[in-house]
Amino acid sequence: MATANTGQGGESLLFLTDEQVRKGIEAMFFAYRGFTADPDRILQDMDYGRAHHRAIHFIHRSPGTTVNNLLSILGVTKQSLNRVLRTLIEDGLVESKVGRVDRRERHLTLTEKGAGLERALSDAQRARMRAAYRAAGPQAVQGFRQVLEAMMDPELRRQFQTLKEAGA
Amino acid sequence: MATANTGQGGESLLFLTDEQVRKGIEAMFFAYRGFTADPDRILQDMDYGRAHHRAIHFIHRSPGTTVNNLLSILGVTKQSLNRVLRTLIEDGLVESKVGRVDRRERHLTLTEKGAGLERALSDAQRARMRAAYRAAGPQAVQGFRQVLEAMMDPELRRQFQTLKEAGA
DNA sequence: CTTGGAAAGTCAACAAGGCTGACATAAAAT
DNA sequence: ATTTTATGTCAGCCTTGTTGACTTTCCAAG
Repeated sequence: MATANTGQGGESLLFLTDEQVRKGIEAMFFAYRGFTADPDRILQDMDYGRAHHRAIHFIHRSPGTTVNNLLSILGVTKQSLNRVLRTLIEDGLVESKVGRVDRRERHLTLTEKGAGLERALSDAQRARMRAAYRAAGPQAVQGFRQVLEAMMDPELRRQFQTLKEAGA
Repeated sequence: MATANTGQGGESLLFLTDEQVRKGIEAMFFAYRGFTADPDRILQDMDYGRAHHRAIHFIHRSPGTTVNNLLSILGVTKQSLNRVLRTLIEDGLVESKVGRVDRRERHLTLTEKGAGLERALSDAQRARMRAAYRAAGPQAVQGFRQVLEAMMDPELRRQFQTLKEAGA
C-alpha cells in the first residue's frame, strides 16, 4: 500500500504531515462521488435528483416520520424539502397522513411504488458499499466508521447515533 | 462502541447485514456534511461556493494545470467550471496564462491572494480531519483510507492515485 | 499553402435544488 | 381568546450543474 504513513503502520498522529491529511481530504472527495454515483444514475432516468433520494431514504428508515423530523435530519429548509416532497406525493411514491394525536402533523410513509424505488436505490448503493468493505477488510471497516463518526458535527453525530440505535 | 458488528471486532464481512451496511451509508452522509462544513462557512461570507473551493484546491495542488486537466479531475462540464474560474480570475485569486507551446491552453495558478484563501480553507478542513484522525486513532485512519479508496469508481481511483504519487 | 477537422476555451440560456421572506391555515397550548 | 407550533405555499434569489452555439488555435492531409 502506497498509503502507509512513513512505511510503518501505527506511529503517532502528530507525525501526519499536512500532505498526508490532504490525501485523506481528496480521498473523501473522490469517494463521495463513487458513493452517490449508482443512485444518481438510477434517479437521472426518472425525473428525480439526490434530494429525492435523501427524502426517500429517511422516510423508508423511519416510516411515519413527520415533516419536521425529516427537516432536522436533512438540514434543509421546509420550502426546499416541500418541493421535493410534493412531487413524490403527486407521483404516488410517498403518502402523507394527517396525525391522529396531533392533527397538525403529517406522517410520511412510502407507498408500494416508493418502497420499490427505495429498494432499487439502496440495493445499488449497498452493493458498492459491501464491495468496498469486502475489499478493505473488517478491520478497515471498523476504522472507517470510527473516523467518519469523529468527523461529524457534534449535533449531527447525536442524530446519527439516535438513528443507529433506532435501527438496531 | 455501539458500532461493533455483533459485539466482536472482526468477523466475516459476509455477516454484515443490510442494516449494518446502511449505517455505513448514513455515516458517510453525515460525515460529508461535517467534512464540508468549515470551508462552507468561510466561503459563505465571500461570494463563493463549494465549486470555487474545489477549483482552488486543485489549482493549488497542481499549479500551472490546464482547464482541461482540471475538468477531468472535477468531473463537471467545462462550461460549469468556466463560470467559477471566470469569477476567480476577475477577483484576482487565479491567474490564467496562455500556453507557450500550445496557445489554446490556459495554465492556471493561484495568485498571492488566491493562495491566502486556499490556506484559510484547507487549514480549517485539515484541522477537522486531523481532529477526527486523532480521535479515531492510527489503525482507524488506515482502514478509513482503505475503504474510501475501494469505494471510488475505478477511473477516479486511478486519478486519485496519480495525484497521490504526484503530491508525495 | 490551404483547408478541414479536432481541441481548448468562452458565452448564453436553462434546470435543479439550495436559500430567504411573507403569508395562510389548522391545531395545540396557554 | 391569544399565542405558539406544524405545515404548506408563493415569489424570488443564488449556486452550480446542464446543453448548444461560437471562436481561436493547432495540426494534418491534400
